Amino acid sequence: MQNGKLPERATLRDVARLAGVSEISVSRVMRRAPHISDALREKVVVAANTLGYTPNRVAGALKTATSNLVAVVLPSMSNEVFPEVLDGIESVLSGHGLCPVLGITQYDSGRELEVVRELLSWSPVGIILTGLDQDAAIRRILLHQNIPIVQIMDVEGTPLHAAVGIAHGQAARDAAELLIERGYRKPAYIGAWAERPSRSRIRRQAFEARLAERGHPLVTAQISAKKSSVQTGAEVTQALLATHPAVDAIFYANDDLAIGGMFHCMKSGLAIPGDVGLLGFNGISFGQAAPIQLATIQTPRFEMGKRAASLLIEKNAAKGLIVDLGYRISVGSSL
Amino acid sequence: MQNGKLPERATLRDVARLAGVSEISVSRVMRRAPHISDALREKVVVAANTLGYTPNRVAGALKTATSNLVAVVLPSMSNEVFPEVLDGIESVLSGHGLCPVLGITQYDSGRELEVVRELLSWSPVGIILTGLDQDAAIRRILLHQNIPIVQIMDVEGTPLHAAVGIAHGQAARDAAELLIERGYRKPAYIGAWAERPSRSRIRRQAFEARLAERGHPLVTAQISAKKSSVQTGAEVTQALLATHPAVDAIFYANDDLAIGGMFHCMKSGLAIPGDVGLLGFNGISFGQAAPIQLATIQTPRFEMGKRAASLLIEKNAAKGLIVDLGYRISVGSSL
DNA sequence: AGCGCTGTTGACAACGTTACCAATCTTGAT
DNA sequence: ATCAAGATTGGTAACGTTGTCAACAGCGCT
Repeated sequence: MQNGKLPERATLRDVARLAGVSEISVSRVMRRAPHISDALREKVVVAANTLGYTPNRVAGALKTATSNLVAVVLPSMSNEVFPEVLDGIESVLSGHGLCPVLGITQYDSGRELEVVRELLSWSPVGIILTGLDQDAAIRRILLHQNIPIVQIMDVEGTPLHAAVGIAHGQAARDAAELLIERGYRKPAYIGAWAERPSRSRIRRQAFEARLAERGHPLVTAQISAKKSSVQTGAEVTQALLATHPAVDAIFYANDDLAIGGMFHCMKSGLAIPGDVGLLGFNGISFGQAAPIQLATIQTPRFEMGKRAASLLIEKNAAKGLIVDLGYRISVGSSL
Repeated sequence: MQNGKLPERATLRDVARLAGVSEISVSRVMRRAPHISDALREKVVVAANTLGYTPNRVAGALKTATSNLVAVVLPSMSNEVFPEVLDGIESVLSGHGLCPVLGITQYDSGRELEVVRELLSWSPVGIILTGLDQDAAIRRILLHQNIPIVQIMDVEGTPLHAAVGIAHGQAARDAAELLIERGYRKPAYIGAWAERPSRSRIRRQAFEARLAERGHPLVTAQISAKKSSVQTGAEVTQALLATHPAVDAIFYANDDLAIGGMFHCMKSGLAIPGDVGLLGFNGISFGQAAPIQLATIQTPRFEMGKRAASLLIEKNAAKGLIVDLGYRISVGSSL
């Protein structure tokens, strides 16, 4: 597959020697700098190809003190939300020759610190983080770097530089209003994974507070310790309805759980929305295409990634900006 | 947010001066090298903290000619498959202090070449690519680097170094056998996105070939130009059943499409599997939790990422190894 | 011929770090 | 007290690239 002695990776010097030109000329050809004669370019290109030369951006980045890397810190890759955000980020970055370097925190702020350190050590041109609630230690480090910082998901708080997201508390209050408006009087809430994403806790609390204000307090909130999944949603819904048969509507922390709830109802012959109304959060495609279209709060996840990356690139915009992308309540047919 | 004059990022030299020690000592403390007195360490840590020093790995990588970056080239982030693979990759890398640098090709081999160039220029310690069918130009460049290469998803072919995946052709032949065994005689196939992922084309062809061998040839294959989604699955299924009412079973390119088919049948009152049997591919959680459990071919996506990353790390193993992780046929209740 | 252009090429130093070697200081055994 | 072995610290030179400046050719003009 490969002969025993692996050839060292070719450098600018190797190419220069083979082409019979100076190193700097090779560098210029590689970077498509102006003022290069066709003859020189040709010689260099041939030499580079025969050696299989790949520029060493590590050296280049050291010299120029810039890179084409963007640090992206996400809490998880195992639900639909963050891959979509990342997709949005990547779609913009790739158009500008930038590469995302990824760090996953698993919702652990200790790991987040490590990950941020790690990523910053690569001199990224900017960093995208999730949420507004980083530890003081992380904030300190971030502000010592000289790069734009964009925090995504949330806008209810104070960003380090810029923030792109939605108002989760407001969304949850709207959810409460919607249920009451539709005549529901015994609302419940279902969450999962011990509310690891702090934004889901904020939503639950805002939901609960508004319901209380409107005189129809939350009947029960069941927060599973398991990770969010359709399966978990089905299980928790079953348990909740068994212990609280009076419940007439359930607001879920996300659509995965809500669809699980829907599947449970379908299996056990409960009418949606006749027996129980279901309201999800996020607006994933499964919910919208389901036989009973799931009522949900649509969040612009791909767009969020795109805007975050765009803000990072127009560096001037990256200071003190808060971009609230808003959400769209889709009433569906499950309410 | 930041005073007008941004402070330059602190270097080893700054820390050394402030701490009153040599640069190399600071370097050693930062790298937790052995033979450092507590007194020295203390001085350095204090100085580093007051300056908010972050090591510059770009310089370190240049000197040591190694990095902690792993190039990961994926075709897409917009279905469930690749985020899960990436999750698996990341779970292993993070345990070894390595960071994934991401490139998305959008199934475009021109972009793949660019992306590979880009990523390789950062001197990653290894590279993970999708599929075994890279262009000759890409293969040439890859083999000129001196790093382990792991190709994921597919094992039916010749890897550059190592491959981790499943046998797609075999899986599709098994699917054909399953349908016939269960008594289906008018099988159809539904795909999407113009079969951009070449693996889905391989599956269709193998499926078709085996059906023909068994004397029950494919009735029709409908390949939508749209991206795979539940919605697309529903639409194409409707169209297919309208024009080919005799079809008694459908094999889908993936579970998203299959669930769309399931939803369509539920809405339009078709019995599953009475009127039509459905067979998906991948085994995503929605299908397994659905009211009618989707029959599917379970693929180990997370595991694939894990194994790929592991192979990369144990460099000696990365030459010429083919790891077939296999699949599991889950008959569900949709057949 | 001499002048100032523009276009093209090269020499050299530097980016921030670490490998290598040398220097110094301890420690404990003789 | 002396010496060897080890622990701890520092000086210097790279890693591969690019910014800066300088050099030189060819051109048209006076």
